[in-house]
Amino acid sequence: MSKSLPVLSAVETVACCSPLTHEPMSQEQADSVAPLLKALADPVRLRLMSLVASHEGGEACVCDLTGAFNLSQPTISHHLKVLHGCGLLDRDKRGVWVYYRARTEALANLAALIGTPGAPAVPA
Amino acid sequence: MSKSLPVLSAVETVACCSPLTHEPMSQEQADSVAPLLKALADPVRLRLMSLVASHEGGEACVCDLTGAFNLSQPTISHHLKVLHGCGLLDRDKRGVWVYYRARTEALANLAALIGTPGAPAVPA
DNA sequence: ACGAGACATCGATGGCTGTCAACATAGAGA
DNA sequence: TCTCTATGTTGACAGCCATCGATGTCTCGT
Repeated sequence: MSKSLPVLSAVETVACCSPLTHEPMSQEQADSVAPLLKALADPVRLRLMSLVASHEGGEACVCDLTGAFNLSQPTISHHLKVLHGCGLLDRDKRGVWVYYRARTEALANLAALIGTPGAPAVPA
Repeated sequence: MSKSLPVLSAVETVACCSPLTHEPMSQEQADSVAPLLKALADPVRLRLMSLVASHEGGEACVCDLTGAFNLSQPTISHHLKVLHGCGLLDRDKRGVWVYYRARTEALANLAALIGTPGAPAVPA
């Protein structure tokens, strides 16, 4: 019922952007990128992304994740929903369990936008 | 007053981290990275970073920045303070004007941690 | 059909944060 | 010195958000 999911999630809008050090970012661009960064700008969600991405098979079910935090299950569920909502995590329900998978290309796009790709941290 | 200078800003702590897709992030790691992302997770600050980084000479004074937003000067000053506070912007006062410069190596480190664009995920 | 387990949703709450107006500070010039 | 301009600081307020307990939904065994 009225589950109007956005055809273009925040993740896709980032893919076409040039790095922020290259040219001034438009307001619309910033408005679409900021939610992605905001989703990652939380220690719990950062660790969740890392746990899922580095988990065996590239995916992890909620029961694998809740144990790593001193947080209630609803809280973990909330954070996963945020990450899934902005396109950083894929969701797959299999039986009783729900498996989450990191969208590494989304992370790569975001990284490319933040840091100029190919530019080393230490200049010669 | 009581301007306790941070010996190690949030930026430096990121430089040594392996990408989040490679291995599970520790809580301390996440706690040190999250503030950096949080600083960038605002449309205004994103555009500020982009404006400064892409500005002629790699630096921009506040008067160059305030015009780009429909925000009061104290608000811009506040955002610049946030970006400077976490080590993403360098500050240089010359006469009446204050020039900000983007720390591109900090951005590169952050990008490498998020997505390692074009970098092999498996070390030797 | 019934109970148990896995996960999501809801409503409430305390803390954080983006914004502004007002004021403070500091340098340049008259 | 006095004034103007550029920038930072303060205090206040409204909106957002991370977290929890309680509850709902779905699926699998028995």
